[in-house]
Amino acid sequence: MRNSWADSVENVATDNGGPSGGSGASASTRRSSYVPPHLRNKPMTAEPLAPSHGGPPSGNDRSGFNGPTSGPRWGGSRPDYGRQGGYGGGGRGGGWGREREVNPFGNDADVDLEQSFDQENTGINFDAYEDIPVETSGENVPPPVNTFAEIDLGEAVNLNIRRCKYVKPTPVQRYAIPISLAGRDLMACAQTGSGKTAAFCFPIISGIMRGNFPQRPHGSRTVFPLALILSPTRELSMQIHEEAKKFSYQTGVRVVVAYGGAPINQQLRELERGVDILVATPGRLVDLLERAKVSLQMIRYLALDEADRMLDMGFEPQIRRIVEQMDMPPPGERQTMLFSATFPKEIQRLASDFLANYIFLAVGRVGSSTDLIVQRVEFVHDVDKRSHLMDLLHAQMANGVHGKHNLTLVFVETKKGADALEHWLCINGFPATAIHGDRTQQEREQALRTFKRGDTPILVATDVAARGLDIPHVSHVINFDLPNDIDDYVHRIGRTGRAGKTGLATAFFNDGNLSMAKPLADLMQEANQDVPEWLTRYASRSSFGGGRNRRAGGGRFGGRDFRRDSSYNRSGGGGGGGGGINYYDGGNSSGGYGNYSGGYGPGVTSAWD
DNA sequence: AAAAAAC
Repeated sequence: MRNSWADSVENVATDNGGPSGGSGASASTRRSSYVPPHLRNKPMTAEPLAPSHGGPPSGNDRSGFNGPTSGPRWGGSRPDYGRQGGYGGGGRGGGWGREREVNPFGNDADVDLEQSFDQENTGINFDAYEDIPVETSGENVPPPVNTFAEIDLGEAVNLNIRRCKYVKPTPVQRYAIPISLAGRDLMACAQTGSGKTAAFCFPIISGIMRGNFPQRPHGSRTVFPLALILSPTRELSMQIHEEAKKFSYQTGVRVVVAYGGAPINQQLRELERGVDILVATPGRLVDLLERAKVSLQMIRYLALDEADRMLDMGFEPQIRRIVEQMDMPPPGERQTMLFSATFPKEIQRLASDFLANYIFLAVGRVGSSTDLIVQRVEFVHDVDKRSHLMDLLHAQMANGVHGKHNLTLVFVETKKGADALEHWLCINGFPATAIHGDRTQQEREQALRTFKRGDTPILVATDVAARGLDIPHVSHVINFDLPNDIDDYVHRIGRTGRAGKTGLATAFFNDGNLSMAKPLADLMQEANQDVPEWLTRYASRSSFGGGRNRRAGGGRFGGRDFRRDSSYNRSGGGGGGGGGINYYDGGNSSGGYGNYSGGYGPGVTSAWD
């Protein structure tokens, strides 16, 4: 059923073309008189804000710089949710509290909220989530939930969940949200696009809404976010920011993003208008910290996304600087969530240094190299790649599966190669654009925008776009140049088959990819894909099989909680207050892992194993 | 080897 490439693409076409929400009343007219549920039916009396838990005194930048209206930030009578004014009243509207919060859902946000959403509306194939294996370990792991209704996130967040049309929590959300709401640290092995962002955003937003935090210092231009989310690439930070804004709409929780390549002044202005959750790439954050524009002393929540990627990119010194050498509270005094696809020693060290008595969570892959993605490998010599690509694209157009909702993502190895291929596609009449690290941030964002909109339904990309980016409607990922690492391959093809939809991944293989023959063949085999006979021959012939590319074991789906290794030892040191390392003590795991041998060697385990 | 990320 899945043998035909055209069929696959066609399926994708129908799957992706789901109905898009209803039309209806303009939300803006409603919004002006809108009172969010968590403010309805509340007595006007103020529960006093608990005065300080030993944090810095005075001034809460949430309520602007007009002095301490420190009353309950969420139970007050103010229609602007406890905010007023803002720093430097010069800006339009004179401060955040008086500005209309941009509706991140578009115009129909409040439409149909009273209706129950059925799965057809979501476009998400939840059946794809049913069989995903999940394992947890650690002390007293909170039980998972099955529905959002079981989770007490507060009504404002619940409303946003419905606006997002989330019907039921994904596996990572089912486990991670209760863990996080219980105040526990978390080390999670899960992929972006499986609902990871919501999994760490919901508890953070909810916690900030409920929490009584000491007022934040003011009077300087330094801002004091309560939560920090770090991610490896600028685009990923932007994406997390956009999602977090949806989740926190009309909650009063303010999310700001900071990343390099963009003018810093605008980001500074955003920060000065108040920030509760800061989403950032490490480089720009270090810059902001050095300029004393941001202080981390009020951080209560820390989330590191794609942690292994950040280490790969050489961010460890900067991350350690941010987390350990600035003014951030130590483990135990903040809540930390670490997300990573793989668990080499470096990540384990990070976990033991950054987390306190954490719970380990491994969630099987959703859609990546599983049933939802049809993987094809074709033998194409380098010189033939362009014409072969053209054949694929022509075939797509002939099938009518080309355009707005059928985007094609083409991965190449080098930045120069990306530019060259983009140019070549364009002069051959294909609407293509390109994204890579040598383009300006403006160009990168523009490329992503026109791709998402379908104006340029072909995007040529380097690995900058390989991980985490959630672009709806990518129905075809083409590995024009195969990566040299099977994990990179898995991440790349994971750009399609998102949210339970099906996708197609085509790879061009030739003699330059010998080292990938075995891992690729193994991976495809595990995913029940058709492995071409010639590839099997290459795989069996290649003596390259060892090292970094050999995938550990078979049938394992997640990283292993290394605390179970009695061989693991570590002398105190780490971060104070947190109780340091806690060896696995029989939590509630179902077990079943093999021996972990650690490091970047053959024993590497990953979310995709 | 290449990619990413601060000015």
